[in-house]
Amino acid sequence: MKQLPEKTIERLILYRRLLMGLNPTEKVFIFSHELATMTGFSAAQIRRDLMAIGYSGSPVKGYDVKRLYESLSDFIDAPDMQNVAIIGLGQLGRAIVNYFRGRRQKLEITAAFDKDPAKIGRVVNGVRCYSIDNLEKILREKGIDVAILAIPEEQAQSIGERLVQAGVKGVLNYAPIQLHLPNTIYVENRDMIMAVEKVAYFSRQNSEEGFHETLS
Amino acid sequence: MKQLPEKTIERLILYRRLLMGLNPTEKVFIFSHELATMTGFSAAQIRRDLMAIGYSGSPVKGYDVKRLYESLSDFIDAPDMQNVAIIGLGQLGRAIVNYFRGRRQKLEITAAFDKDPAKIGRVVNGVRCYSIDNLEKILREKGIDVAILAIPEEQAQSIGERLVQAGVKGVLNYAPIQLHLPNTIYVENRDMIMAVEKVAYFSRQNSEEGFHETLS
DNA sequence: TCTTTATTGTGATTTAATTAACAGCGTTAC
DNA sequence: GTAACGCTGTTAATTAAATCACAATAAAGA
Repeated sequence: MKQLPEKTIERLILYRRLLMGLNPTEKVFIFSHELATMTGFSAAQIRRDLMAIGYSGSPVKGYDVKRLYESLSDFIDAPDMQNVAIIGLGQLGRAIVNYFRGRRQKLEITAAFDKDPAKIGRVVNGVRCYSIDNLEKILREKGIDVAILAIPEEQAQSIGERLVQAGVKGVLNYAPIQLHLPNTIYVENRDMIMAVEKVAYFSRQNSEEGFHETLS
Repeated sequence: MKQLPEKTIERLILYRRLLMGLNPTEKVFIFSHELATMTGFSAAQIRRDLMAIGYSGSPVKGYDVKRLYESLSDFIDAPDMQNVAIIGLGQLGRAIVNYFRGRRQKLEITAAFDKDPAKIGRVVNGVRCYSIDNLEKILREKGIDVAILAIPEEQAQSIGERLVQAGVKGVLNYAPIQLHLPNTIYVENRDMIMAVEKVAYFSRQNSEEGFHETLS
């Protein structure tokens, strides 16, 4: 199958999250226009997206919620569990760990790293914390290929490079710097200040036709 | 001036952040291709973006760092201070407050809200915490029109509606639900789990030509 | 002064993403 | 049995975004 654009992936992930929130015994089928209302996208967009992953609904009944959920999961998730590391157990790191725990079948935060000796060796919010000195060793041992960076900007670039050395293939970066990593590594930047700036900017625009919700 | 697309705004905000990190005495001028290297966008893209805000550089020397910074700020920021509220002072809320403090000239978190009586009335990480019961009153008093939602999903929709009632025009939503607000309100969703899912997905794709960094 | 050089600014082009439109289908009602 | 309905799947059309390509430009050097 041809590589799908990033935006499509984002929408597919959102569809799944919305289906997760549905009670499958009382909502057995769902129409593209219902998903459209829930998401703010057009119904045509949704049909197109589902076509892209090869899922088919019934012309009259719509999409089977349970089966669609499974198709989306098959597409989005890895066949096996993917392990994730969190780098930095400050307030943000702990918030993420805490919130993430047990929310997804195929994704788990299985290691945390910090340089604070008080945290090392302990289990913080359900995740064992290791010394940043052992980063490469533990990542390889646990077969981790996704990392969340929740550390101050000064350390982000050098830690990022060490992650790549240790075989990490995707980085979710909350530090407010532009990481320079090989372009075979997928990097998603999530600077929270820039996010507020963006919202502040658009909060001042009186959009004529209204806004469409933007995702993640 | 015609309304610029969201993606352009994101890039402009990033340009400014990058310029902030430059020492203006040792880096007086900058070329579009230098910004291209720093951001991962094409030089043409950058020239187009700067054209969009009406900023002109010199064909030989490039862009004047200080003046470009000011032009970007004029464009991105409100003429006056914009006040921001944070709803929820759990780990995530405190992390955001802590990280945000004093980092921007024209944006400040000036009120926090929580329902925990232990926090109400106290100053947490430099921001005074109010009872969620007084939400509308305080927001209006302080002229707040941007809010960051950092509360559990169950409460997000109803609080979101109250924000709108109180005159908020932009919401940065960290709760993992799809807010249904009037489309005159700008909503930016930042579900952290969906972000990890996206990174995990692309970490498995062996992109042929490599990835381009994605922003916030 | 004139030439060379490396850049900007921007119309033209290409590529990507979204929307529109509708044929075909399964279900239901009669 | 068949007619009517309202949905999906998909092609075509449209719109939006990014890139290309190059004339115009200003500085520096001969």
